[in-house]
Parts: sequence; structure tokens; C-alpha cells
Amino acid sequence: MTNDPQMQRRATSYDVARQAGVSRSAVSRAFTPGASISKATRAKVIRAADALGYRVNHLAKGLSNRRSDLVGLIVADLDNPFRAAQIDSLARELVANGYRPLLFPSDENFSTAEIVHLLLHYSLSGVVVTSDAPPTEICAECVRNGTPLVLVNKEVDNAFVDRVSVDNLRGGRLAAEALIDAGCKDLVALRPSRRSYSIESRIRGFRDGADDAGLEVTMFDGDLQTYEGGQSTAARFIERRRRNTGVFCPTDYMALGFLDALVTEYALTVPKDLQLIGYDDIPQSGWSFARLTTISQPVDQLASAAVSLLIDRINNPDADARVEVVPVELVQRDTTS
Amino acid sequence: MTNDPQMQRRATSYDVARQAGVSRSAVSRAFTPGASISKATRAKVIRAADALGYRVNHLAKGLSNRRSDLVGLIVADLDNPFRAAQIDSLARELVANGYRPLLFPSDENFSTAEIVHLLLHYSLSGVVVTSDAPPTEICAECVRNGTPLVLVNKEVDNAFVDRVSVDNLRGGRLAAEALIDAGCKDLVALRPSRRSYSIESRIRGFRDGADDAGLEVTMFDGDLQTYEGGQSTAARFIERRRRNTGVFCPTDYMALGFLDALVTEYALTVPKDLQLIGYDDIPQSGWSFARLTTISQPVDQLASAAVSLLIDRINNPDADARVEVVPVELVQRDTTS
DNA sequence: GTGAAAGCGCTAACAC
DNA sequence: GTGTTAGCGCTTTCAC
Repeated sequence: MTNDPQMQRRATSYDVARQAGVSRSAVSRAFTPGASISKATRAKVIRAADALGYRVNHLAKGLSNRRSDLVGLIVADLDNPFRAAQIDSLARELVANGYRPLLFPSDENFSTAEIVHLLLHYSLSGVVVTSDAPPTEICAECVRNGTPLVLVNKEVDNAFVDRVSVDNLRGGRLAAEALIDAGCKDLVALRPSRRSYSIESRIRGFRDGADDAGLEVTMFDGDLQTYEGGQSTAARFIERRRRNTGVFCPTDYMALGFLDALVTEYALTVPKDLQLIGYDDIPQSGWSFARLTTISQPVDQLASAAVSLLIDRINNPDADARVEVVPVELVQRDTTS
Repeated sequence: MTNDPQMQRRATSYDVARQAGVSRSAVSRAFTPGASISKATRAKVIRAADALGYRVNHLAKGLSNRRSDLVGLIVADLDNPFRAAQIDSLARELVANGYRPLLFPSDENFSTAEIVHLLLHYSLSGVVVTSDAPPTEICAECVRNGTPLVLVNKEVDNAFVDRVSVDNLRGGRLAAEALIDAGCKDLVALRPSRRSYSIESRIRGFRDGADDAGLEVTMFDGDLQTYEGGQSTAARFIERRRRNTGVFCPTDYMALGFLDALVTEYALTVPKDLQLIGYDDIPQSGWSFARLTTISQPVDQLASAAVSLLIDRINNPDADARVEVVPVELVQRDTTS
């Protein structure tokens, strides 16, 4: 019973082994489910460990096992409630599967590429990217490094990386059909200034749907993909008054700003003066002031698909890359009739 | 130039040393800013490292240094935009200071206490808690374990733990003063069912403010501290019609549900029929439909204070615990006159 | 300035 | 079942 007054150090497996009168391997085995160790020894070890306040150091364990349970989680635009929900869901799913999410917000000053670079120093089990798709070279770097990488909702042409995505094309098409069913003859798609592959796909789907009904789609250049962007777009849009207009906005966050400005500041009545449909189904879209019709993305399904893709990749590093597509659904509310 | 076809392993400092014709220590020094190494050697090492795609393994480095740069970040209610902003800010601040945030969402099934327990296995540099305050024993466990702990916006009676908090008392008082200035004679405070120390403080501050003006405060039991909770509270509140009523709701998230229901479903006019003030200043409070007067918490200041508290603790483990209080501010919008 | 050697805390063969 | 030995990848005295 060494009792140094200075002894601040955490107890190690060595300390426990001494205390319990066994070897360090015994200690290790005591904490490894399914290891071959007698009940008696395990009990002795556990007792000593408790007394010493010992807990296995997972980082050291990882070093020894050549595998950490850390997963990088790269995210942008956390102010968008959709991203917040997505991160929440991903983090939970990772934790539920024994992984520890390392959160990295990306932005203009700190690009996804730089972050991936950083992360490669941590011998991670994997990386999940929900922000901008990293450039091809970065993806290649991960592969070269042997770090599993999963892209969420990023359709890039890096055919060699796993990704999971919502069915954007179909979502866009659903939006078009909903507006057409509601009697719209004049179809408009808002195109935010900062685009992405998934925004483009949604719009493409929308056009496809319109095409099939023999309708044209007018493109209207929107501003930022945020509430404020929606608002300022509305200010410009207001000049363009037509009858039976149906607007598709590829992000709820932006759609809400658009709607709010239209109703509150320009006194339009929705769906009478104009019909509107969004995408994402963020919580705010269900709020009374909005009741926005939208296309819902199943955030939880997206997350669990992403994590299972990651796990598969970890277990089978050399398998071919897969693309998982999760379904979307129309949520009919009051901005369409 | 060993060229095993199977060689999937990441290059180690050993490989680099061999390649560069130096020792492993030289490699280590080459990557340690300010280490004593000649320019020539460093150059040789860097070249070899680049060729091999070598990157120092920070986890191993941490093991050797007995310090990881990992910080646990425990958060609840990420659906509340305030929490999302808080996490975003904290994560950025941590990363900016060279730490890596390990994100753990807490909820009913996975309590803050359990998570702290989990985290203690990772020899973290520290833990930041923004969810419920962990029980005293857990805090004590951290201290015993030598893991720095910072509580954000949690005023608990654990005098021995560092914490940073917004000036809730003053915020509540500001709210009362604003309503009184706006002519309210009938003051009401909504008290959400799931309370917390900081909610209580806000309400206490509100009462103090009312007291000073010689006014009573009527307590109204609210439902959940969410948008939906606010909505359902409104449904019950609607029966209680008085003149010149001013309502204080200690969370914007809830206040917005309350307001939205009042206006959209019960056709009240704000601030004519009733004045309302919230707390947090989440982005949605500035949206046109709401224009909610509120008390703003400086999220970034909160985050940087938390991180600097953490860093101080890391550098000086035996210092006395500190409490940092950041100021609040009234944001006057359209729900008060 | 540089290398040898010991060690961070743990696990995984391998013998017994 | 259990202990011994040899690492995991890195840093850091300590001599030179």
C-alpha cells in the first residue's frame, strides 16, 4: 500500500495488478468481455480496481490495438436547424455503436479539406462529412491513409468513396407534383447563390416533374441559403407577380425567410397569392406561423445508414464503395392547397 | 526502400528515421516547434516524411506526454437553437485553442453522469458540460481523477468546480424593468415544468425587479421548455385574460411557441393584448413573424470564457475554483411597446 | 545537435 | 487460466 502524498497519477493496470497480486494481463483480461479468466481472479481484479479508482485508458488501448474508436464529424452551418438535427442524430448513432464523435465545425476560414488533414493525425476509425464535399485529392488521401470516409448528402463524382444521400431527385419531383396538383400553372424554383450538388439535384428533380406535366420552370436566383437569404430574396421576388404561382425552395431554412417576409412584410396570403414548398422539414416549418409544406428527409435514417456504411467499411476496408439512398416524403401543410 | 506490396500500415517515425538516415528522436524533434535540431536535419526529415506520407500520431504523442488534447463536450437539447449555437461556439473555441471536442449528446437514456463516467476513460484534457449539471459525486470524481471540469450556465452548489454563467439574475431583472417601462401592471412569469437552476435564477431576478417597482408577480406553470411546450401553455393561458399583462418566459424557444399560438391560433395582438419577453435571443426570435423582445446571452463570450477557464485549470490544477459571469443585454423588439 | 534507452498504459501472442 | 515478453508510436532524459 504505497501511500505517497504526492501521488496524483491515475492508477494504471500495473498498480491494479500489484494490488490484486496478479499480472497485468490478468487485469487486462478482467476488463475484456469474453476473455479467458477465472471468476475468482476477475473478482480480485475488480475489487482492487475499484479501490484504486482505476479505469482502463482507452487511448492506450487503442494504440495497442491499432484502432481508436474515434470518428471525425465534420459539419458546417450549424445555425441551420437541419444541420443541428443531423449532427445530433449522427453523434447519437455513433455513440450507440461504441464510437466517439470528434466534432469539427467547418467554415470559410477552416475548410473541410484542412480539417480532414488535421484529423488524419488521430488514427481515427473513420470520418463522416456533412459539410461541403472534400475535394477529390482529400478523399484520396483518406483512402491512402486507410481512414474510412463517409459522405452524407454529398453527391460527388468520387466514385471510390462511400456515401449516403437522400433521394434528392425524387424529392424535387414530389415538390413539383404537389404544386401542380394544387393547381399551380406558373412554376418557379429558387436557386440559392451558394449551390451544392444536392441543391442542384433537387432542382433537377423539380424540373423533371414539371416537364412530365408539360410545364416550364422559371429559375429565380435566390440569395444565401439561410433565413435572411430567403427574406432578401422575397424582397426581390415581390416584383414578379403572376397568377397561380408555385415556388419551390430547396431548403426550408431559406423558405421560411422567404415566406415570413412575404406574409409579414408584403402582406401576401399563402397559399392564395402564392404557393410554396420547401425541403428538409426542419422543426420550424411545422410552427404555426409557417405551416410550410415540405419534403422531409429522415434524419435518423440518414444517420444510421451513414454509421452502418462506416462500420461496414471498417470491417471490410477493401470492399467496393457503396451509395445508400434514403427515401423522402411529402409533408403537406398549409402553404399549398 | 522496403517495398512490401502488403504494406498498408501508416508510416511511423521509425520508418521516417530510417529513410532519412537519422534517429527517431530526430524525427520527433523535427516536428516539435522549438526543439533543438539543425536546419539540415529537419529538412532531411521533412523530406522523408513527405515521401512516406508520414504524420505524427497525436494519440501516441498524447500517451507519451501524458496529455491528450481531447475535451469532452456534453450537451442536451440540441433541438433548441440556443444549444446548437452554444455547441458551435464552444467547438470552434476549443479547436481554435488546439483542443479537439468529443461530442456527447445527453438525454433521458444517457445521463450526463453516465457520460462523464464514460469520458473518464479517455484521459481527456477536460470536460465541458452544458447539459444538466452533473451530480456532486460526479464532479468529485472528475476532481479525484484530475480531469478539469467546466460547467456552463449551471449554477450548482459544487463550490469546488469552475463554471461560467450568464448573469441570470440581472437578465430577469432587465426583463421585469422592460415590461414595467412598457406600462405593464400585471406581471406573469411562465415557469416551465422541467426547471433548472438557471431558469430559477432568471425568474428570481424577474421577481426582484417587480418587487422594486412594488409589483406582484403571478407564477404560471408552463409545460415543456420547448416550442411545443410554449404552444400548449398558451392554450391554457388564454383563459386568463387581464389588462396590461406582461409575460416573462425564461426561454425564447418556449416563448416562441407561446407567442405563435397566441397570435396564430387565438388571434391575440402583441403587444396590444399582451406583452411578452423571452430569454436567450435565439435567431428565430428576430424572425419577422415573432420579433420577440428578449434578453440576449453572448454565446461567444460564454464559450471563450468557458475555454479560458478550462485552460487555466489545465495549467494550474490546484487553483481555487472560479466562477465567471458574463453580462446580458436587453434586445428590444416588437413584443413589448 | 544528436542518438540510445527507457517509458507512457495497454494488449496479444506465446509458453506454461 | 495465468504470467512473461514484446510491442503499439511517440517523447524525453541523458550522455556524447
